[in-house]
Amino acid sequence: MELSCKSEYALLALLELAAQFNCGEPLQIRQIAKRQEIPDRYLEQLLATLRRSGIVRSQRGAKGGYLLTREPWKITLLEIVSCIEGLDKRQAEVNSAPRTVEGNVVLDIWQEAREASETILKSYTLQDLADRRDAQRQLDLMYYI
Amino acid sequence: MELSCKSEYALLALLELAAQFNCGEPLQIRQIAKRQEIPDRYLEQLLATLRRSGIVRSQRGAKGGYLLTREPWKITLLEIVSCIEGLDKRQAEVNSAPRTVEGNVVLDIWQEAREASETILKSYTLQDLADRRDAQRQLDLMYYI
DNA sequence: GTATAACCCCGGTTCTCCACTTGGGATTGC
DNA sequence: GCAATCCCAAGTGGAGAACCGGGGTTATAC
Repeated sequence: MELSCKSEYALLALLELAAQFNCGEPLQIRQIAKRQEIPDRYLEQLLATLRRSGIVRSQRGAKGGYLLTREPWKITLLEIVSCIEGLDKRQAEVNSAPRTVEGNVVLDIWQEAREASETILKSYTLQDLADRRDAQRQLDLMYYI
Repeated sequence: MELSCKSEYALLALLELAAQFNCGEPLQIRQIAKRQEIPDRYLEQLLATLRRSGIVRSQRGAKGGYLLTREPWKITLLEIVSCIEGLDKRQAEVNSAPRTVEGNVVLDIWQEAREASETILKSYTLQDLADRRDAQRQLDLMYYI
């Protein structure tokens, strides 16, 4: 479960949508891309993936854009990342290989390590992320003064 | 910290060396490769990496081969994997990027998740792996009867 | 001292994936 | 109708993984 550029883009984009959540108006790809400095056509693909797994929904046409389907505190980081990173890939890998005893033992331990990091990611929501960011901004401001 | 083919090969090879540890005789690349069905020329590269970071040492010449430098219970899986996977790569990545506040916050959480899985990997030694394999073999045998 | 069995170094190849681009088509608001 | 917006599909360039091969160098056995 590594932090790829892909996942980070997705998280940053969702942070923008979280900020917009209260007003209920959709936010356009262009806007998000500009604010977070993400290549817009690439972001488009990521948002499509997020849409397919029900984390965001889209509104087509003029004045359209993207919205979160749920409140920011009901979306865990694990959900976001496993959607983007595509966890079915590994699942297939695990099932496919006819393993030796050694291989299986190794695999079990890796599974355990993976679950440990997933537990962390599951414990944070999008809201937590936004809160952390705001707290950090406050700190930065204090040091500046 | 994903389980690549590379890391698995390394672990399997080290398991063979661990079995050999007591008798103190070196084990040849060819032998290891044959037993674990690893392409020998590839394994050669991996063992070279393990040697450079002091996990194994080599004995050249006829009747040469590889040996563990330490007892199997003094080698953690984390050590093996970060040697093979090269953890300096990420470290550089972290230091290089001039990050935004959002990026830093995300990075912090990822760090936390990473540390959780590293804690697991640090808690297992090569000896533990060998013990687990043996236990599993016993189980398999019982089911067979 | 010479053959041999091993390690050592370096470069190339094939394949897959990531990050990104390009070129269209479909839908909606005005 | 037309501009703004999302939707779909394919392609590109570079990096790394998993190998393969050639040509050394070193140490042991005899």
